[in-house]
Amino acid sequence: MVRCKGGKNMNLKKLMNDFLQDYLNQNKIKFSEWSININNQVGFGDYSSNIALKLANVLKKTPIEIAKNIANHPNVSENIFSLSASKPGFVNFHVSNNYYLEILKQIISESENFGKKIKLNKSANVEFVSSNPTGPLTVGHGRQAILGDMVSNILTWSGYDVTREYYYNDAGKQMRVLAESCYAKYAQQIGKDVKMPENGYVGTYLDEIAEKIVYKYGKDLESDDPIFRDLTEKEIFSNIKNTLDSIGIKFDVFTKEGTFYKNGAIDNVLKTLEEKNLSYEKDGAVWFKTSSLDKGEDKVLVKSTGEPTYRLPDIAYHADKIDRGFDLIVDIFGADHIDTYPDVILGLKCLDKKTDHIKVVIHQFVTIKKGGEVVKMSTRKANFITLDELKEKLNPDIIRYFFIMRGANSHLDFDLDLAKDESEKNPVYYLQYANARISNLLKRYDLEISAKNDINYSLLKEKDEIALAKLLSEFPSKMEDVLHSLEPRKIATYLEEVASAYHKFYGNHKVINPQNADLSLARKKLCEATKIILTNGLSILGISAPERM
RNA sequence: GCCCCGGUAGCUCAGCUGGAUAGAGCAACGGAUUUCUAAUCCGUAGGUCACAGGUUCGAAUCCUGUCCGGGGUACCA
Repeated sequence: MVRCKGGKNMNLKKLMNDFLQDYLNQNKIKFSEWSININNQVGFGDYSSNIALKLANVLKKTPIEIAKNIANHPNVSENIFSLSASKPGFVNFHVSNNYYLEILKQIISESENFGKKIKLNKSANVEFVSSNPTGPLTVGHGRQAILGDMVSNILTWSGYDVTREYYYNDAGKQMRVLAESCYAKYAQQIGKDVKMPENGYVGTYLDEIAEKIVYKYGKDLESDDPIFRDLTEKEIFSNIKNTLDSIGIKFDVFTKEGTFYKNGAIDNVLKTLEEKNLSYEKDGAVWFKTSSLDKGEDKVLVKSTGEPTYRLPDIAYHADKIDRGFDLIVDIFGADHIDTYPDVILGLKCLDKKTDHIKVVIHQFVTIKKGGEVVKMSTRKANFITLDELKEKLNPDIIRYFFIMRGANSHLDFDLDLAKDESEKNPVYYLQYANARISNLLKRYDLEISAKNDINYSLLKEKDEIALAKLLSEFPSKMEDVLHSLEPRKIATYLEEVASAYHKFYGNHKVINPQNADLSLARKKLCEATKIILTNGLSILGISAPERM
């Protein structure tokens, strides 16, 4: 069982469930098909359950009749919530203000640990970006990088020991073409007429590398000199690392595809599949008998050229990750993997590997608009907008927020021309502003109020105050949801609600009032708790929480 | 061909493990500033939740079909 700091809020739901269960027990009813939902609209209590609506069929009574019965059932938690029934048959829970104010104390005492799970002794591996070093990172990779980083943060927050992993192909055809392209650029620079290879890389970043090679190694290199491959990979990879570093993303492990050729893992996969009669040769290629496993058409594992397709090394790589013993394996993939990752999972199953603990997060692509036109991005054709270019225009907080403003499953339209304009309307400022306001207020408070009283939380009874406290109390259960969905956007949405509730409270009520030091203190504590939640949430998103703006 | 995603206010999108009156930002209009930071707040206006069936006490949410838009994919990864 997971122990959770800030768990009182989860106890709230448990108490409500216990109450309903007690009603069922007392009336000797066996039933478990109910839910308890939070109410955002006012008028029907803080939470409500559909239990009476669901029971109507079973008990052959009207829902409202059952709901009224339940609401009149003896309530051992009456100091925490009271009950009512409403049409057509909801059971409503009205939580006492006191409960929320208790949570405020807890937030303040636990501070940066509020809502955080203590160490679980569980490990997770998050693989993301995994872009081959054939060119600079584009805004498309940016989405994946930010998403993966935030997912990692969410897991860390939830008690996992997280390994961030970058996997790349240093051995395949693309790298060979890249080296040939680099040689062609090199040759052109020293006046030789060498054609670009078919489907070669034409980006200007290669010109710079070729130039460097001329400068460092002279003009006499042959086309097959390993320097073209090695230096290109090294240069581009170091560029990639710098870019990631500049938006605050670091990896723990870099794994090269070549490893699995060298250590025989790929041969072993092929051997095992062959032994199990799950592969065969046709037209000079090796095929994976996916059709016999009821998964569509057979897929190629090794091309007739002798080179494996993406699937084969990826199966070997995932088998390796599984063997490393992680409790959770997360793959962040772009939409281009939608078709292929099921083959990889299937391959792993064929190797008798456990796969239940693999979670795949697929995100849709970023489409770029340049001069009003949608641009199809291709690294090879040098038709892209780099993450570095983006960074020149926008600060990292904005970039991070921009990429998670849409759910992973939605396409993200990116209009570079408008990026800066839009950034000024970016909600991230709204959150940061709330935090800066609080910071300033806390400073002022110490200057203007010197009285040292005991804190009397029960002075907080205004609607805006309770609404804010209630929202703050929901943070731990919100993080539970997020752990399940691995969708950072939900944190952002929650924080926007918190900021909004705070701005509203701030606008309607004066915190610092020397004439009423007791109330001032209670309100100050509410501000402190809000700041803690905002700071904690923003830290999971990797976004700064400036003290002043 | 096969697969994935989307269609909700003028625009950009939340809400989708079914719940009560569908929300927010931007844009528009009106108001609040000798301010604890106006990067804010309050108010007005704005809707056939693409369409049609189905499931049920109840559907934006689930199922089926259709239409429209975006994307992926075939021995590139």
